[in-house]
Amino acid sequence: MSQTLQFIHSACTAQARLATPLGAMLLARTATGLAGAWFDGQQHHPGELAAPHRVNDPLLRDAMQQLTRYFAGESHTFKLPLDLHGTAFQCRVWRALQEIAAGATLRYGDVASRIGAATASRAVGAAVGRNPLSVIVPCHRVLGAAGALTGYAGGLDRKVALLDLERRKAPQPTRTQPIGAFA
Amino acid sequence: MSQTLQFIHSACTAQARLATPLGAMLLARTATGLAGAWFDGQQHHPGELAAPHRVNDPLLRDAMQQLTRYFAGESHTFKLPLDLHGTAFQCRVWRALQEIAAGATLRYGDVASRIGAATASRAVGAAVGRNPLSVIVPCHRVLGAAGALTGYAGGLDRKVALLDLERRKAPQPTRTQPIGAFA
DNA sequence: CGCGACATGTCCGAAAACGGCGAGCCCCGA
DNA sequence: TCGGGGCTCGCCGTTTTCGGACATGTCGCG
Repeated sequence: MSQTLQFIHSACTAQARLATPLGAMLLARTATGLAGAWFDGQQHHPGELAAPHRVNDPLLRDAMQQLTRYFAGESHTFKLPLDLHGTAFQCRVWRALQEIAAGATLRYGDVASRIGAATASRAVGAAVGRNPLSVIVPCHRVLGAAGALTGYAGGLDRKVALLDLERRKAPQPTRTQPIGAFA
Repeated sequence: MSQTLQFIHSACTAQARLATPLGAMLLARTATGLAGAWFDGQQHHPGELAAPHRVNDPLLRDAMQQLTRYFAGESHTFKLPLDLHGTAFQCRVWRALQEIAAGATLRYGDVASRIGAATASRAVGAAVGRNPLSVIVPCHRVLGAAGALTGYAGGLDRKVALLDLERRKAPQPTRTQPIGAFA
C-alpha cells in the first residue's frame, strides 16, 4: 500500500460524502486537517474507511460548503487546513500545484522546474496522479507539453469539466507564463 | 519500516523513560494502552519518538511502578492495558508468550504448537524477537530446544538476568510441561 | 552422533518495472 | 516549406518483486 493511503487509513478521524455535478465524493479528515477528497471509483481511492461518518464535523462541513460553491461557479479558491502526507517529493509537487491559479494551467515540465527538478517531469506526472485531494489541490490544472490532457485519476471527462468550469469564470490567459511569473 | 514500528511512530500519544538495573528503558503509550517498552540500544528500538514526554501520565506511571516492583523482585506479574500491533501471526505469538508463568520457560517449538502452527517454530523465533514490550510480554522465557538461550533483542546478558530474577523468586520447575498443561 | 534438507512468517536490500513526460527525428500531406 | 502525428529514447521517483536471512526443530542418512 502506498505511503499516503497507509496514512489515510490509520489517521483519519471522520469522513463524509458529498454529491457533486461530477459524481459523489468522499471526504476524510484527520485531527490536523482535511486529508482526502476522492470521486467515487477514481484511481487511488482509499476504499472503505474505518473512521465514522460525521456530517456535522466543522471542518468537513466547511469543505462541503466550499466545494458546493466551487461547483456552482461561485468561488474558485479553498480556505481549509490541509493534512497532506506523502513522500518529500510528492509534497513538493502538491505544494506547487496549489500555486496554480484557477483558470490557468501549467505543463508537467513547468512544475518540475518550479520544484527544482527540471528533468523529473515524468516523476512529477506520477506524483500529480497520487494527489489525495481532488479538486482542492488542483492537479487537473496540469497538461502535457503539447496541451494534451494526458490523464486524470478521476477520468479525463472530469478533468475537462473542471477546466471548463474554471475557464468560464476566470477569463485569463489559458496558460500561465512560467518565465514571466518567475523572472 | 516494520509494521509495528510504523504504528508506534504514528499512534503514540506519550512516552517516558525509566531507569532499571539492566539499563534505561523507553516506554510508549497510545490512546488505548501501553504499546512499547524497549531497553536503550536494543534491536528494533523505534528511535526518537515524536510523542511528548509525560511522566505524569496515569498509564505510564502505572507501568513504571510495576516495572520497578518487578526489578526489585516484589512482583512478577503486570496488570496494564496493552496495545499490541503486528501481523496476525505475531499477535498470536505474543498472546502465547503472556501465558508463560514467571519462573517457567518454553521452547520455540512449544510456542509454535500452542498457536496451532507446529512447523513454524522458526517463524515463531522471528516474531518473538520483534516483541515491542520487553519484560512485560515475557519474550525472554523462550529457549532453544536444547535449553540454549539462542538470542534476545536486548542482549543475552539481560535475558540471563531476567530469568535469574524470576527463578530466584519462584522456585518452580525450570520448564513448564507443555503436554501436561494442554492435555 | 553429525550433517544436510526442509518447513515457515516477516523484514530488508537490491534490482527491475512502471508511469498523467518531453525532446528529437522521420515521414507524410498540404 | 512547414506543420502535425507517430515513433524512439532518456529521464526519475515510486512500487513491486525477488532472494536471502533470521532468536528453530524435525527427519533421514551415513
